[in-house]
Amino acid sequence: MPSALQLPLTPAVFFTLFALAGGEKHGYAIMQEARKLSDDSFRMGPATLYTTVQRLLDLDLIAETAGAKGADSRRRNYRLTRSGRALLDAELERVEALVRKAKGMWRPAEVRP
Amino acid sequence: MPSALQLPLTPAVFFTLFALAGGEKHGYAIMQEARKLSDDSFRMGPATLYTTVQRLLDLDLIAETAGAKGADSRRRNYRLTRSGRALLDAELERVEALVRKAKGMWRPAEVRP
DNA sequence: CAAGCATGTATCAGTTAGTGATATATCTAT
DNA sequence: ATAGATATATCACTAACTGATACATGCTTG
Repeated sequence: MPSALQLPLTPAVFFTLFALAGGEKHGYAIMQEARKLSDDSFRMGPATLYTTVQRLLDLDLIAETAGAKGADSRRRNYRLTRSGRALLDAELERVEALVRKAKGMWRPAEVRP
Repeated sequence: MPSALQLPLTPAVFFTLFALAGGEKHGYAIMQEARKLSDDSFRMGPATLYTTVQRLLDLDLIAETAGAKGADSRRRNYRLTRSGRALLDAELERVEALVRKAKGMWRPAEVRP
């Protein structure tokens, strides 16, 4: 298996994992969900999406599933693996800590004379 | 002036701005502060730092200052500009919103049966 | 003061990840 | 059956980061 990803995650990786945190999805749905989760500010094209998905599969951060019955036969469905979820959680904690640090740094300073 | 940066910021840009939010600094000090702010997880080498600084200068997100008296004459000091500060704030708000969204998504689900 | 190490800026060649464009297949609705 | 949306795939290109290295200046100490 290729070497593990390190934090911070790239936007494409982050939003792919984040999109799948809401439940298993196929590629095209990941694109749409990523866009929605970012309030329409991050748009992933097919090239970025599919190369990212391939990389995450290789790293065992996501896995392909059987897919829902009756679904579009073209679809390939993906879900987060345990380590994919752990990586996403770690990234969220990382940015949360940064936000906290930032607030501690200059909110008080703004109030002071 | 070159076209503006868009969110999300790259780690190098983010930590450079973040480091300068704590007060004006010279290049080498930005490297050290970035490392410290990231709890030693993000390390910026000279190549990344100086190309990033140059880019941010071109974009008017940081500016060179006179520098403190008596300081090492090699040093070139930088500070955040108003728009640099605004960009950093925007990025912090963006990630804060994502963290909030993530918590709303699956903290409740984990509690439920 | 001179030797040696730390500080500080600079640049190069190489890699990685992301991008816009395009191709192609399949589905849905009429 | 045709049209348009859905869905996956791949190409050539670019932007940004990286490791390595170079080199000048400053600081300390014998």
